[in-house]
Amino acid sequence: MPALDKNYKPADHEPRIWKRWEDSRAFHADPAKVVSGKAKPYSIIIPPPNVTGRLHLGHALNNTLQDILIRAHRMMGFEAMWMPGTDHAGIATQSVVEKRLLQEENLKRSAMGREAFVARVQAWKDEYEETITGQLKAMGCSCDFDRQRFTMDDICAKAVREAFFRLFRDGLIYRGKRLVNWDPITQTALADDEVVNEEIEGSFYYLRYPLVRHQASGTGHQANAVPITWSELARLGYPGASSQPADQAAWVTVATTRPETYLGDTAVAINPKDPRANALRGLHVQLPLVGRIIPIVEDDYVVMPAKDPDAEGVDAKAKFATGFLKVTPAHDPNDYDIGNRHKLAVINVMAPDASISDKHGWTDIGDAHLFVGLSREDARKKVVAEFKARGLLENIRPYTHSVGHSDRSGAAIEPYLSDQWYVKVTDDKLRAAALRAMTPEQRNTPTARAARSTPQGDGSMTFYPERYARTFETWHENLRDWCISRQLWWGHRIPVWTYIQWGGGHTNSAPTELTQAIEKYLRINGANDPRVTVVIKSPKEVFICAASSEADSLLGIFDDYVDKMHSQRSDWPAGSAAPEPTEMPNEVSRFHNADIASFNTLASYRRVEQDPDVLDTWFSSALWPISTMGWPDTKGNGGDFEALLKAYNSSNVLCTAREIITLWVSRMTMFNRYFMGEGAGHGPVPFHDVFIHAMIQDGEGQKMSKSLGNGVDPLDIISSHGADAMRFTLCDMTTQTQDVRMPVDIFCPHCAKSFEPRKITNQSGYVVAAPTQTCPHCSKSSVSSYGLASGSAKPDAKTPSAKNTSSKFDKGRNYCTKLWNAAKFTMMILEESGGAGSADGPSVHLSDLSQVDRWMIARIVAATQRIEDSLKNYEFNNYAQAVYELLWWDFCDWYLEAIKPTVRTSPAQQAVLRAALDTILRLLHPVAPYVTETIQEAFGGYLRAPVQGLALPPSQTGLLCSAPWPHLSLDLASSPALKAVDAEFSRVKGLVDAIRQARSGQAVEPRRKVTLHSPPELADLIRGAQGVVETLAGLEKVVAEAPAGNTQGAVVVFEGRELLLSNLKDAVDPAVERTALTEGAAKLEKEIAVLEARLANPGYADKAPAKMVQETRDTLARKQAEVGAMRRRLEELS
RNA sequence: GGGCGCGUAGCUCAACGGCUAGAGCAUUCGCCUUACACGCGAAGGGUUCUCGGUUCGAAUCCGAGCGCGCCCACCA
Repeated sequence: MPALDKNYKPADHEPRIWKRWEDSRAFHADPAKVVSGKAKPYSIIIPPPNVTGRLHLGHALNNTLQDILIRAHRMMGFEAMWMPGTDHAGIATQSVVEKRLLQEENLKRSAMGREAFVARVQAWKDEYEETITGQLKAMGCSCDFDRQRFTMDDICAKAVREAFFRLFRDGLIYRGKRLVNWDPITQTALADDEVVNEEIEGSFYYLRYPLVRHQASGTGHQANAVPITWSELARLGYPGASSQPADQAAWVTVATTRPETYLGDTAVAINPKDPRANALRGLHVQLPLVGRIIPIVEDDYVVMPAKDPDAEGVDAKAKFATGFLKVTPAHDPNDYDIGNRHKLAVINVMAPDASISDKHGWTDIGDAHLFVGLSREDARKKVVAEFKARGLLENIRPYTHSVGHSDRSGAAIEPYLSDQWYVKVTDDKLRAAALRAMTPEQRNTPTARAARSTPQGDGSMTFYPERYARTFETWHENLRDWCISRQLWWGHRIPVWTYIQWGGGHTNSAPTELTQAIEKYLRINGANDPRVTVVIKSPKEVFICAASSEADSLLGIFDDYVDKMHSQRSDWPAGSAAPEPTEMPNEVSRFHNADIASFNTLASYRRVEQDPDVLDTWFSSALWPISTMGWPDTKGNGGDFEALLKAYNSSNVLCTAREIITLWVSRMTMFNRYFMGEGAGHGPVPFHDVFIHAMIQDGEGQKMSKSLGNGVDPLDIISSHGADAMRFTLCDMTTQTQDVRMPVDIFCPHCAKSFEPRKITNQSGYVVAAPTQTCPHCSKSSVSSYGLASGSAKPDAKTPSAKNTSSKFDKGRNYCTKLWNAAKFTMMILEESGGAGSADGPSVHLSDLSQVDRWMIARIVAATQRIEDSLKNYEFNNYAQAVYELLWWDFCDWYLEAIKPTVRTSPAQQAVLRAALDTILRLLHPVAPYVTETIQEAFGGYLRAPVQGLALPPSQTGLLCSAPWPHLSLDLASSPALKAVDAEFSRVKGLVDAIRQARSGQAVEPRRKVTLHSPPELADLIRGAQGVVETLAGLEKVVAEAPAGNTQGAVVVFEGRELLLSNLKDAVDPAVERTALTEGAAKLEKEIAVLEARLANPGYADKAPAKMVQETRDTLARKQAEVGAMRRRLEELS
């Protein structure tokens, strides 16, 4: 039998144990067992970590919690499946790689070309996918690694393709306009996280727009504009108009930081509450030079000017506002929204390089030709000058505001109108389906509350903690359609092709005819999936989306042929003369021979390039619960895919952080219900429970982030403390709160001790560790990566790098060591008293056992129940607390100490000892899998008779990871005898504590055996403990009768009785006892006063529960008795 | 701007209307008691952020304020 080493060194065991788990295939789930009804399912789909970099402690927390749930349920007999994988994280990964290439190889994406660049990102992904998988394994995560997926692998790509096709076919994907963050230098669109805000010293320009009356229909004709004079405005009741020159043209003044965009203005907006709004209703303004006549619209988005701009607390905007807002829908996101609300024209006045242009949507140039071709900066100066020249520039005031800049080129971002793809998530089949998925108890809006009595929801999705249900709910109620196209190269390319009609055709009848033609072509050529959808884009253009990439290639063959024919014969296909059959590829000629009409229809279109954009990362993430299981391919993997979906969709729980409730949880819910419900939105929920855990912050309360460099690699913790210590501490930290702090220490590379880092404040004002650290233990220096932004170079390459750690993990490490020692000791005892032994003997019954044995079993029962409750409610800290107390406080501090004198001669006690450790190992295994499995290797060979009612069946594989969870019989779990022994033993512990305090107070040598003089009333208690009091309190003997007036002893007051300790030492100092008694009595008397006051309160006796009142009376009586005893002893001593 | 959370011992956190407000670490004292010094035994340490209210009873519920943090939106 292998003996345990003196100390537990995680690194000596973790790799070997992982290998044993892997070889046993214990983590591989068989969905067939579930489908056939042989086992109940339990599954978790991992939130796929981004392949942007290594995992940090936030991931460690997330995955530890999932592993605890999976391991516990696996032991409980569920067919447990944890689906692992990673996310391609479009924008984040692309920008990390792009930056790296630029820095290290001076390579630009645009110069490399799409294919070469994507290949480099792919290589990065391969590297980090491997790193991440390695980290998960080192943490002990029992994922089903055979099934590991990646959001861009073939299986997931197929799901993305199918999902896109179905939504497109069902009319839920449409083309819309959107303002993107445009970088005019690199001429690319940027994601929000690539935009950095910079404060710039700009100006507010106050421009006057002449008011006009617009006489005829149609816009933009100067002839239709009649100027309005101030006197006319005064007649309309415009405040202040009468103080202006009566016969001169009136104006309104807009305030703007971007005068050059006035060229694209299509309205002026005023707040409907503004006192001037009434008089202006129905009037227009005319843009100087351009001559465009635009309406004045009322919108409460407009900030009204402050009455007293210098007063404190006035909104910055109100200080500068005039109450008139120029509306430029094509060049400002808010204006775009206002434009939508008032159905305004959208006029883009810029080219992609941000110069003023009349080639991109602006046609009514009027007299504004002088601006065309200017850069936006020059245009601004010119506009201001022209307004000034016409007396229309009212003022310029300096204004500091933040403007988005490209973090690559540094150029100011230009909001740029572009065509994008949207998913119509506001459709009832999506949004409403997600809301219905919620368990009715957690719905909180008024309508939902009213519906609670007659629940209309058909789902059971439950959030833990409950408050996050509201986040989910309100997000959906304010939902807008989801823009899914991204101007990137790394991602799922949008499977839509534009087809242009040759010659003078018109696409009126295109959708049906063209759809049929393509489907025929595909069918004739044996495509597995000939489904295709055509949507009209413009009079001569259509979009087509085919359901498979196979279809794309087949269509490519046809298009190449058509293209070639067209270049040879310019009259074709318009003239519809027969093409040359000899040059036709097989695919084309088959089609030609079978259906010439359809052939001609398809040949009258020319395919242009595939949409260059890729899908938003969250599109593939939203499919993760089904794409990982092979959807839509139910036949694949030998039918395994079908079984997987059947067995594990819905999964049991999603564990994640709250920041992605909206981005991810919502979309998974919508998609799962849509695609698994045949497009009606009635499919199953993706998961039954959603558990939202805390975010880990550093010691300063800052979120751990890559850019701040304060993320901690779990492998660092594993090397300083071990995987189990990390897991235990993370589990112990997981309360229902939303943030937890993790003060970071430096782990010295020289002496392997840790210390608090010296900290500095960096340029951004964050408190981070200083780059160079000196170890207080060995005085050597090291370089800390903590606080170093990702990608930054080490300040000093020669000095060794320190790892990061945290003293918080000491608790977990100490706990694992404690378990190790307790196991070592248990095995030593078993070895010395019968060795391996056998489990065949008759069961040990409660009635066969001593008090402390029965008490140990009572603790096991209580802990098991507490742990099971904690798991059900995702209260991980309670789980950790329960195993901590069971092992340390109950098993080690009391039980092991108590049985030392008797266990070697009592087979019944050995049986309890063995069962207790076995139970602890099983209960703890999900939290600390490595150390428990390591102990099991040695401990598994020791057997003793079973304990009646506590079932601990052996593991089929011999591995603890597949051992059954401890099972308590009903008799044992609700045994009155166990409940009683818990109370009895509490009294024993109380007595031992009291004696220990007295000993410590008198500074009695720890090893000295003393004599206890006990009054007859306590004889039963001491006898009932069967020697445990003597063992634990260090007593030589217990004698009846307390000799009165013995000043060479010390009195112990317990339950209102006086006990005396004698034979303490040679000379006892009565003053010590006197002080202790005096202080103790004073404290008790204070407590007595509180209790008496409570009882004296007439409301208390009347309204509080009778049981509680009685308890108060009992406590009071006991305390009074104790004080009495103390006073009597004090008198003896004086 | 919207939403959410937090403020309890020196530090990190429990306690979710009712025992003397607890634990781990840190501190002090005594012990290398043959499982464990990553340990054992004992001790000190709290105006539960402030003010008001509800209640027989408030760290806990309600209101107001102060401070801190997170998420989302936005910044003419």
